[in-house]
Amino acid sequence: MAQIAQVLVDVPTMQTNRPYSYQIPTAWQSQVTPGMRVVVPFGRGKRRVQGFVLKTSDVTNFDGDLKAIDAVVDLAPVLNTEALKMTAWLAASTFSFQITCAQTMLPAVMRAKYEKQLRRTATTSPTVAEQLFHGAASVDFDSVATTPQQVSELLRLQAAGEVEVYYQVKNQARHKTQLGVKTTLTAAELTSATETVRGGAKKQLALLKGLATLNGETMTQKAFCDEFDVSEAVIRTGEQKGWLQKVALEVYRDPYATSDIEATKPLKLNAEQQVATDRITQAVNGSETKTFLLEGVTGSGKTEVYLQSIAAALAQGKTALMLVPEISLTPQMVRRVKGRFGKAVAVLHSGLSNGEKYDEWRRIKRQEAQVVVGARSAVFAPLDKIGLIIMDEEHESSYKQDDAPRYHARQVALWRSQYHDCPVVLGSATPSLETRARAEKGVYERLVLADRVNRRPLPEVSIIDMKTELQKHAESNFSAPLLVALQDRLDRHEQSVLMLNRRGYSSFVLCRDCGFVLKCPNCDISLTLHMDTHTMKCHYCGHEEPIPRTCPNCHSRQIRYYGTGTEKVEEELQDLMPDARIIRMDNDTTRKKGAHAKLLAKFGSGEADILIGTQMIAKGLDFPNVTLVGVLNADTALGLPDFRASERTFQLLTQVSGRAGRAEKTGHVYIQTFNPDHYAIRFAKHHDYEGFFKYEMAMRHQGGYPPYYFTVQITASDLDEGIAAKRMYQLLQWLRPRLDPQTILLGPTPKPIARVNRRYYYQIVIKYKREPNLEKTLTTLLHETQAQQRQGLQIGIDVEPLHFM
DNA sequence: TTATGCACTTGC
DNA sequence: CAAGTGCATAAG
Repeated sequence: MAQIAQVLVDVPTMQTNRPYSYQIPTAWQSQVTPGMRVVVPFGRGKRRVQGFVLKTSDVTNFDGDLKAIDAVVDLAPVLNTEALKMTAWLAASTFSFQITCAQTMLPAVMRAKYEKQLRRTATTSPTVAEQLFHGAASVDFDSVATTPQQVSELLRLQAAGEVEVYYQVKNQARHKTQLGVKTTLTAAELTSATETVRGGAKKQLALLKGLATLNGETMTQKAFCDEFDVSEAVIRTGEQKGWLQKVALEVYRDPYATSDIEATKPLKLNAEQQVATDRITQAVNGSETKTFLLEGVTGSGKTEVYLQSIAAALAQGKTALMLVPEISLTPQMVRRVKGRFGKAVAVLHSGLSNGEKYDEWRRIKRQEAQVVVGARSAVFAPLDKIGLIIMDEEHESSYKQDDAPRYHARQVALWRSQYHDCPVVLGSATPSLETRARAEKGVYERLVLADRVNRRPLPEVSIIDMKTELQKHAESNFSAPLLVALQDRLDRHEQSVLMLNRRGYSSFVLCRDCGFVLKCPNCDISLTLHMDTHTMKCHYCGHEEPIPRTCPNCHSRQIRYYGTGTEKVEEELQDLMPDARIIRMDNDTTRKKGAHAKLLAKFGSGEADILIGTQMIAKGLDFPNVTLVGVLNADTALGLPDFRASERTFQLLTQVSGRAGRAEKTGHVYIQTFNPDHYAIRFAKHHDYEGFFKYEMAMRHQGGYPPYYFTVQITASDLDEGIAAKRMYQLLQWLRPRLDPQTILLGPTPKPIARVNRRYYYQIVIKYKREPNLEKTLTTLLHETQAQQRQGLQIGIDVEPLHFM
C-alpha cells in the first residue's frame, strides 16, 4: 500500500513548481489516490496549504524527514489521469506553474481559501483571553496584527505558548440542498396505511399514492407538492404519522430552466452540409485524430452540421465538447443545443455564478451530461470518452487567455483530440490565417459551405469614404448616405444596427484629409502615440520620431488622434433623428449580469429601431427585421501597431455584415472609413475571404509574421522604467547566443501603453521557424530571473501572443 | 507565497 | 546588551 504521496502545493513560484513528498497517514493509505486534493503543512512555520496528489508510491528520493498529509479534501479524485497529464503539458507549453494550470482546469470554488487564525491554548492567561480574544476561541490573525508592535507582541505570546497560529484551509465548494421527502415505509406498509385513513381525507390518500409512486426514492418537497397536488401541511401530517421523513436533498443550481426551451428535430441538410456531416461522422465513428476546418459563410448552417455530428458521437456512446467564443453573448446557441439534446447538455461560461459552474462541472464529472457547451475554459470540461470537439468561430481571440496560464483553447482541444482519438472541427466564416494555412497544407481537412441555407444573397456592402464626407459637411459620426438609409429604415419600420469600433481607441494618429496613418519606416506597422514622451514609437523595432504637426503625405493640419465613444454617437444620432428609439450597448450599459440579454431581447421584440454598440454586437445576434448594418469607423483597428490589424478588421466587418438581412428581407451594409482602398475593407465589401487570405498571406510572408514564423513574447515590467529597460537589454544579450542564428529577436521596445498600474512595460518578441532550444532557454530564463522577481521585476512569457500591445 | 534565521542597526 | 529592522532563503 502506498505510503508516500507526491503533492503539488498551492504556492505559485518557480522553485515550488515541483512535487513534494508527504507521508500518508496509515488510516488513509488505501484511499488517497492521484488527482485528489489534500491539505499539507508547508514551510518552516505552521502554514498549511492545499495541494494536489500527483502520484502515490512506497519510496521517495527525498532523504529528509517527511511531513504527513493533514487532511484529505476529496473522496474521489477531481483530476483524472487525463487531467493530470494535461496539467503537466499545459504548464510546460505555456511556461506557467503546474499548480496554476491545475486550478485553471477546475471550477473556481475548488480553489482553497486561506484564513490565518490566532487560537487560544491551554495556557492562555485570563488577561490575554479577555483582551485579545474577547472570550472567543480564535480570532482572525490580520485583524489583531495590524501594527509591527502588535506582531512582535503576538510572536512573544506564541513563544510563551499562550497563543498559536493556525491556518484554516477552506474548501469553498458548497452543495446546494433543498428540502426533500422520502417514505420510511415499505410498499406493503403504505398500502395498509391507506386503509387506516379516514374516508374523505383525499389529500392524505394523494400523499400516500405519491409516496408509493416514489418507490423509496427521494424527491424535493416542492416538486412532490406540484406533482401530486398536495400542500406542505399535508406533508407535515404525513411526517407526524410516520409515513415519510424530510431529508436534505442535494440539488443542482440550474442556470437555464430547460423546461422553456423548445425541443428541435434535426433539419434537412443541403448537399454541402451533408458532405461535411458525413465526413465528420465518419471520423467520429472511426475514432480518427483528425482536424477539420469547417469554412462556411454566415448563414450557411454550420450549427446544424455541428448538432448532427454531435448526435453521431452520442450514438456511439461517446460525449461531445462544443466551444463557443463567449457564450453569454450567444444565448441562441445554447437554446439550439439544449433544444436538440435536452438534459444531456451542460453549459459553462463566465456569466454563471461560481456555484452554478461548480454544479455543471459535477454533472459532467458524474457523466450526467454528455454534451458540454461553453467558452474558453470549458475546453477542460471533465468529459470522459470524448467523441468530438467543436470550436465555433475558431478565429476569435477570446479563445486565448490573457493571463497565466496563457493558453489557447484550440491547442488544448487538439491535445485532447490526441488523447481521446477523436476529431476536432474548427468552424468559421473567416478562419484565422494560421488555421486556413494549415488546411492549405493538408494538415487539416477543409470542408466548405459556400451557400447560404435560405439561398439569400449576402448583403450588399457600400463603402463610404469619410474623407470626402468630411469635406462636404461639418464633422459628424454619420455620413449623408448612412443617415438617408437610417431614415429609410425608420419609415419602413425596419431595424438598424450600428457598430462603433472601439479597438485602438485614439492611440494612433490619422490624417482626416487623406487618411494617412504614420507608419514605421522599418516595419510597415503603425506608430503608436506616446503622450508621456511626446513621440511616435514603433513597438516592434523601437523606432521613434516626433509627433507630426502636419500630415507627411498631404501636408494638411487635420492630423490628429482618432476615436470617439458610443455615448457621444448615441447623443448625436438622437439629435439628428429625434423620433428614433435607440438602444445603446457597451461596457457601461451591460455591466450588470443579464443586462446584455435584456437589451437584446428588447431590441428583438421591436421596442427599438436602432441598436448602437461596440464589437459585442458583431456576433451572434440574429434578428430578421434588421436590414441595415452600419459600421461607423472601420479604421480604428487598422491603426493598431499589430500585424493582425488587417485580419481583425476583415473578420469584424465580415461578421457584422452577416447581421443584415438574415431572413426574408434583403440587407444592406454601410462601412464608413478613411481608408476606402485598404485591402481588408475592399475584400470585406465583396465577402471575399479567399481573396483576403491570399493577399494577407503574401503580406505575412513579406513581413516575416505568423503563420510563416512562430512567435513568443517576453515582457518585463518594473516600477522603475530604467530597471525594466536595462534588464530587457541584458536579456536580449543573454538570449542571442542561446538561440538559433536564424531566429529573429525584436526589441526591446516599450509597450504602447507604457505605464499600467504604475509599472513600466517592455517587450521582446522572438520570431522563429525552428528553435530546438526554445523550451530549455525560456525555462532557464524563468529560473534565473526569480531572484529579480522578488526585487519587483516581473517577467512574463506569452507563446503565440494574439496581441502585440 | 510566507515564516524564519541571520546580519545588522538602534536604543538604553 | 537587548530589542528592532531588513533581507535572503527554503519550503518534503
